[in-house]
Amino acid sequence: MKQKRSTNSREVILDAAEAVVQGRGALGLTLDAVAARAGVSKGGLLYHFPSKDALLEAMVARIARMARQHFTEELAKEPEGRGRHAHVFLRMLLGGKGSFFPLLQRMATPLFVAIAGNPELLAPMRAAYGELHQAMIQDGLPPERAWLILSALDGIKFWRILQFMEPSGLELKRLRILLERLIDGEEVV
Amino acid sequence: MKQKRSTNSREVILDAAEAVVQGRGALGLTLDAVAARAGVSKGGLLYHFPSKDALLEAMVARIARMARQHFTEELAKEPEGRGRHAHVFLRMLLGGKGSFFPLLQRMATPLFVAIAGNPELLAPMRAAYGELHQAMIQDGLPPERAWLILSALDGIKFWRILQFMEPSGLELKRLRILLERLIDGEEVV
DNA sequence: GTCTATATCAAGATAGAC
DNA sequence: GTCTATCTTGATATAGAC
Repeated sequence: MKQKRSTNSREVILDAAEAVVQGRGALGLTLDAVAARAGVSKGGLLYHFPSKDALLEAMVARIARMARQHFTEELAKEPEGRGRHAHVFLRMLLGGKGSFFPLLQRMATPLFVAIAGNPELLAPMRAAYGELHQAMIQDGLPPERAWLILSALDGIKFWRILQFMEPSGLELKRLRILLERLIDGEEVV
Repeated sequence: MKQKRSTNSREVILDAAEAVVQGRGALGLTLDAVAARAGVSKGGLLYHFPSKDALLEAMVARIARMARQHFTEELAKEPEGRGRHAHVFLRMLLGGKGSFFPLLQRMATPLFVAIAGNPELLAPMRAAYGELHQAMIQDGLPPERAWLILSALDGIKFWRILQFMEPSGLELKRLRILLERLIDGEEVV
């Protein structure tokens, strides 16, 4: 909201930065590459983002904002009741027609670059996660189950980001059912 | 086993590389820094590892080997029975006196650097994980539970690596009990 | 087997024109 | 607000002496 006219250029540059990072990997995210992709000169880029760190920060911030908005929208569709937040989060990551996966892939590598360069850029995300855990507990979920849901879904998220493991569709479906039982069930043997 | 005498120098350099990466972060892992820390010249370093990529590969390989050895040793202590591999893996990551955490921290950042630069370096780890999942299933664990255990423990592992979230000791203890029930229990409500 | 010296290159950043 | 030109730095890598 700080900018008025220049917002457009900023968005164009951020789009370009995401495209670069997705195409060339974390190490390929250079000011030169971003400027070329955005169709501006390096000087022009540095007018909008005075340093690479500033660019990274803006990338993380924009992605975090989008993820939050997506979550809020999904939450509005979810009926009241125990495990509400957990169900939404579960659907976002394992849901069939979940439109979240493209967003996830967009956020992946920038986050890694951010981590490598300046871990403090993660602070906003950390805060959001803390809030989510709290909300899950206030939904009526026992804390350790909330941690289990969060950690399992984050594990799968990281696997995808790193292209490390990818359970089959059937296995994911069964895992989802298991997690849903953990959210809704009263007792675990 | 390829080297005889020079093994020692290689180990010294790898130790130095780990120290550098731990002290200065992923971006601080430079040949200059490693050489200085190891007490050799850059030329000397490049004699043993002809490129930075070669150095990274050796770092990942050594860490993977250590983790594997640790797991094997722990497995030997574990009594036969259902969920054997799962219990060992659980203890490695959440166990009280688990000596695995220092090892985990040692492997964290190098892995990230490797991922950023050349994701293919992860291949050996991917293979090891696939084997672990198979072993868990052959232990008698339903596949979706095996995935749940693996993903949850990996999620927590990543949280730690990224210093993203850290549940309290009590919460971890309860989570561990919950996971143990999932390993041993017959049914989940 | 290890060192010094140096080549090469690309990146982030600045200054000032337009 | 954007561009060109340039500076500075630091990184990978090579060649050849010891």
